[in-house]
Amino acid sequence: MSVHSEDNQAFIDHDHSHCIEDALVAARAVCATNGARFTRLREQVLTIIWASHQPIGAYAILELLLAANPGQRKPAPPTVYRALDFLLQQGLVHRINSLNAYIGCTHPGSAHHSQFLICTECSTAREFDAGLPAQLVHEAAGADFQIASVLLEVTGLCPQCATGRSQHG
Amino acid sequence: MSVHSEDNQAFIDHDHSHCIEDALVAARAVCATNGARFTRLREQVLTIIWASHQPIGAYAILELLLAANPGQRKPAPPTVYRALDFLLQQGLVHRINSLNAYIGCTHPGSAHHSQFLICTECSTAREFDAGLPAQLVHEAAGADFQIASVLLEVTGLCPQCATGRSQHG
DNA sequence: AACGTAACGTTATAGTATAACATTTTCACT
DNA sequence: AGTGAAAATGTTATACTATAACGTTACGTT
Repeated sequence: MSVHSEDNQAFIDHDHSHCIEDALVAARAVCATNGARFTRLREQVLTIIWASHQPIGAYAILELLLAANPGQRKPAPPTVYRALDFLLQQGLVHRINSLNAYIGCTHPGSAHHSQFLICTECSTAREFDAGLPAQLVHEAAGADFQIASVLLEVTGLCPQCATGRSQHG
Repeated sequence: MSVHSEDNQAFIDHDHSHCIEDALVAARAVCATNGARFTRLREQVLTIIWASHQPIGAYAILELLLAANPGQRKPAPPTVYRALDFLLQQGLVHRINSLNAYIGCTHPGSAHHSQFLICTECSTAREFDAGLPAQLVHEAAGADFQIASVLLEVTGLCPQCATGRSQHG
């Protein structure tokens, strides 16, 4: 498995190396603000996640981590999950529940909920921030429900895959 | 583990046996309409799900299924998952991704998306139907994204658990 | 009854996540 | 620099969730 899937549309329309760098800069800032330690391992995991630029599973992260650290320490699943827990807590990554996978947050630092458009064809996940649906707030209020977090996962076809599909018939 | 958790708030404010019966009646109607076979196994699984009246895991369903069929056939995980897949396809149950659990749909037959208020304290999941958030539709349209399904899982505190918590300090 | 298909049983295994404990690293304080 | 407490990571084992693959049974049609 490769970190880079150059056939993925996400890579076509931007300079991807910037994403990783920007994410690391933002992560250092967030952790500094929160008094949290952005260790080498956590940085490695976040880098792997951003390099993938797609939802990536914990075990895939583990493989890449092992490949990146030949001969040295041998991380096992708990190591990865602990790093992921940390990154989730700091708001640096999101978990895509529909895919059992993780993806870098596009605007860390600002409190927001997890909202994604997920392509069933190419598995690209595009984060968006639409605020809390008014109707949802209304429902919750009517039910006396205290909202702690919101997860909105929309699956369907991204423009590229929709186009490809209609071309092929 | 018991099918009935009488301490669960969901049981307090209604006659629960009606839920199961109503769900079975609705399920038969839906399957008849769709030309699908509502077999004994599928009925048993749906009954177990409704009897739980909470999100329930596949393996918990399996245990209850084994308990209900002493000595006869011995369902294994695939049997349960196949029944669940069927019920999901017919729109008779929903999967709560946040919990890896399944729950009966409160208004089967009418096309709708999966939207739940999930209590982190008592795991009760309350389905609601708020329609598609206008902002989401707008975002999807702007991104040329073709929506296939929407999953909205809101976690927080239900009224009962919020009350209990504030009473205890 | 014979056939084809759908449903279910059965065995094995893949994939995701965490418990529990040992070791190392880090940081504050001397 | 040395020390001790706490945090982070390493390590082993295992729990939990889900599916692949194949055999058998049940069902409806002819």
